[in-house]
Amino acid sequence: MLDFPNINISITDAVYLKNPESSSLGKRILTCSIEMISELGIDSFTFGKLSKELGSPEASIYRYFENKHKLLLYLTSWYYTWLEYQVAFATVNISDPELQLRRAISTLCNPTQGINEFSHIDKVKLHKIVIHESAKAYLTQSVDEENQEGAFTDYKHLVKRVAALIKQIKPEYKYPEMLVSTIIEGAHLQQHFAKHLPGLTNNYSSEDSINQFFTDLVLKTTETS
Amino acid sequence: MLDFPNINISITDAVYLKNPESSSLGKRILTCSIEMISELGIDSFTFGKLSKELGSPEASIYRYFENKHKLLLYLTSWYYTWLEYQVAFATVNISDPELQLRRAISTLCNPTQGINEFSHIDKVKLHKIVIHESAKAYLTQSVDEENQEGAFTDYKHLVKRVAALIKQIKPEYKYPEMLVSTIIEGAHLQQHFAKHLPGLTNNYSSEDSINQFFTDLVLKTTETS
DNA sequence: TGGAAATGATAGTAATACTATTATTTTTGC
DNA sequence: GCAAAAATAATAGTATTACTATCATTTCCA
Repeated sequence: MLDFPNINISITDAVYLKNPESSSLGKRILTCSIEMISELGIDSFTFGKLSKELGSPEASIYRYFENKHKLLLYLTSWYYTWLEYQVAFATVNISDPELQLRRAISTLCNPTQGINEFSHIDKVKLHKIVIHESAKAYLTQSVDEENQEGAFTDYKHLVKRVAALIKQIKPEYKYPEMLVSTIIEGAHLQQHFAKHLPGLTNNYSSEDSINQFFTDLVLKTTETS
Repeated sequence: MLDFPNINISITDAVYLKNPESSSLGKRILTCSIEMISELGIDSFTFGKLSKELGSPEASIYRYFENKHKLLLYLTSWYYTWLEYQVAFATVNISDPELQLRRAISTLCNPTQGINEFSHIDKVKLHKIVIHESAKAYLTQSVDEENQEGAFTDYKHLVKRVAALIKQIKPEYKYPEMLVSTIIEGAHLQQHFAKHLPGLTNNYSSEDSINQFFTDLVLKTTETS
């Protein structure tokens, strides 16, 4: 899968005060917070610790992000925008709708496969953050307000794109978006369970179990007999 | 669906310092925290606020639970134990394996249907807490430690019970536990999305969409052609 | 080279998540 | 009915967090 280091992803301004991509401190905040959150988890991560690591005062970070929750929203939005590109590249120029869908699911389950491009955003670490923390982006009291401001637009785009592939195969299917959000969140969940709560899943080592599971699930559900 | 007010649910001692069911303050802590967390969400809920509501000092609460995360683990464990009973009652004395599975899925999707029994644990409010907060019970840095202490045993039991119903129908299926945890978490997720992020799901009013979606998904996946 | 934008330096506040200690009340076994 | 034990209350204190405010300095670029 290809990366384009020169194409930069821009995120809805609903989640930041000042665009972190617009300055050098902003970019360092992104790089460093991805590093730290992937290590510490979002709960132990604080702007105080980040400021120490950056050697910049805490107040400077607050000029970019209202709080650490908004930073998490930024990072997950960035991830979903990037993931939509990955899905787009994986499915373009393929004529068989079922193969398109297979490739889309495979991308959702293993998004960082073959990624070795360097930029200030480390995709592998960001993926780790998304697995462990992204549910906390929408499981809050402020979800309605933030949704109204557009904080989840990028996630919705991704869901719509994959749902369109399902509708192509089975136009009468009633739950395409529900199925797609189940796959995306389910893939994160099962990766977490495989590592930490194996009793809740079925992990057959070295195989790509999660991809197989969801591919089977979706193809049987969308089968037109 | 029946309730047995006299049968009380006991939870692994991994999640509490002192059993809250063993004293009157303990029970009031449960009742009151369920009320407050379902209103405020776990993030805004604090032991300080709870202590004010109870009219008891904060230090007294700490004698029962190490911190609010352990209280959340207690509540989710309680819920999953209770839910396993609901599944057991819904499937007992039914000979058709497919109907057993249908009933189990229906229970997972609509667990509080027909519940109107009163006790110090409000199941409807607890269910609301589980939808919004249960993912935070295992999405932490401490998950391995807590798992080793037994904090997720009750959840695993529930998953194993429903997985057994799937194995009954399709013994060669490779992912029964994965499928069950996908349903349980997916049902919570879709209820949250239906209410707050409808663009990520398909909500057809008044119908039991989520139950239909998962029933269809599971039956097609476990179909033996 | 002057003015705007970005960053730094410093300080301060309210709330949170605890811990510790000692006093009082309630329960329970005998 | 009483003594010991268990439960609860009262009070106090600390480190950390999540901010906000203000003013000084540096960097950039037109």
